[in-house]
Amino acid sequence: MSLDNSMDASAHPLYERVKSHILHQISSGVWTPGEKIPSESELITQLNVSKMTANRALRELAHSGHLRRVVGVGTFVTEPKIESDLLEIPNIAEEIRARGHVYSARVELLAEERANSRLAENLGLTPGAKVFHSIVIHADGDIPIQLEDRYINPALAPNYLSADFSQKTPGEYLTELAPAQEAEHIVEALMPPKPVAKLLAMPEGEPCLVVSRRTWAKGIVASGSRLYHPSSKYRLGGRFAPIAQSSHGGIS
Amino acid sequence: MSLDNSMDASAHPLYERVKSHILHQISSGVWTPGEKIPSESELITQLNVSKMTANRALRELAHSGHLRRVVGVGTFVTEPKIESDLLEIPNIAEEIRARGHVYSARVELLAEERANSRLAENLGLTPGAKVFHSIVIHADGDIPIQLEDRYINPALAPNYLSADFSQKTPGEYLTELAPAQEAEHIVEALMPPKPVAKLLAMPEGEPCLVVSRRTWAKGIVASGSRLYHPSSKYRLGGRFAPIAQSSHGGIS
DNA sequence: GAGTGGTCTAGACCACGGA
DNA sequence: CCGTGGTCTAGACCACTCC
Repeated sequence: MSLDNSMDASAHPLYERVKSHILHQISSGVWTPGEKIPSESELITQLNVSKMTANRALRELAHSGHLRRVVGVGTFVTEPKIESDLLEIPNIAEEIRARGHVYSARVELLAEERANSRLAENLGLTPGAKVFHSIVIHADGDIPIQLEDRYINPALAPNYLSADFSQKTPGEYLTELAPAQEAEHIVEALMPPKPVAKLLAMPEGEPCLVVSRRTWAKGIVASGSRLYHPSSKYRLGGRFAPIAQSSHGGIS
Repeated sequence: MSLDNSMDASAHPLYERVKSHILHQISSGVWTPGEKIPSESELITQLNVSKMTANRALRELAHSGHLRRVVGVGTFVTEPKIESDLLEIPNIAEEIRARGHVYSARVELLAEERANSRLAENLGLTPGAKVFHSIVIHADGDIPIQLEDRYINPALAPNYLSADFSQKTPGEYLTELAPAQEAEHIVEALMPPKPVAKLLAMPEGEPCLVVSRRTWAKGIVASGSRLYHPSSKYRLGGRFAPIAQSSHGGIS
């Protein structure tokens, strides 16, 4: 066997092609979660690479959470977990597709409204000002993962109401219009309001992980949204290095 | 020059000792942010290691954000970032005191235990290995804000059991022992187990915001902890600039 | 003991950037 | 041109697990 060089040939480093090969075997279902994959020495002969190259590919995939390695035993495909990176602004559609699952969206609401005083304050508008309001259910196959309740500043997305959110998420739509300069996140655990629980098909008594977010573009508030996730189906995660000399950033 | 083997000698891999050496040069101010550090070849002769070993140490420090490498130019110490606000889970004691309230702690448990298989996997130990276990309730006055359920790798904090956690938190204690190189956070919403709810004086049916954290020092897992917060009394928040070069990171 | 991952070396070639 | 980082190899030794 040899690695797919396609046409671009060795544009990518060899260890990256090894990683791609392994990820492809996983996403195409050849190697399933929990299963033991070929050992280093097997990959070395199968792919005709050196031990250091194979090892680097496997090590990096283990670090990124795709594989799990156990000395003296073998290398295994990790059980998939829906988990996003706290460092990045999460894109729920990408996350689901990255798991090799089918992303689907259902638009529950897409309308123009008038801002009440509380909303106006959040978005930096005056009470009674025109705002766009969307509610979209993001699902992994048939399983709802996120209810996105979003208000938009019309100044930054005048044609928002005529967008098609069945394939492109509101976040992706806005990303193309204006890159965000800044974002604010608040994360909390809440019992969902009844209508939210119903739309997310949640059993009685299950809490939600709620991310409230505001983004700024061109110096003004572009969008304020509230993302409800069933606690059993979603969690936030991040891995990062502490700041070097900071008074924080110890083991803590 | 040679690397600090201290007493534990080559218990740690060589590339980890190279990393520690570099981090120490930075934290002690020998190499300052923005400054160019010795090149690979210089480090190779100075520390008497092979190119691959030096390269791995430098590559991993670049990946973790401590260094920045530019081909044909050199390797530089990174300027401290501001964007990690959300990512530093705040020190609960500092946070309470910053509000002008009275911080208090109650140690519920401080003991040596044997790791079961799940815990051993999380900490990178073998099942049955010795671990330290602490449970501390952090309170704002009389109001419990956080239950900290923490397991420690004894290799990195041999005297953990004789520490006094009534004034100094376990996190602060560990921070002084060994600087963490990396941390992982997972945030989720959970209904608290009965004993946790009781210790936090939570009413029936209130969810918890749960932060699970692992930290790495010297290349091994230093500590794994689970922080339970009553949803009505705590939430995570932060404001930051999206990551520049990421393919993600828009308004979203 | 055989197989596994984990590390390490000595040397090699390459693409790039600056003088 | 030379120094930089980036990759790659062939082979080596080790600690570990499972039989």
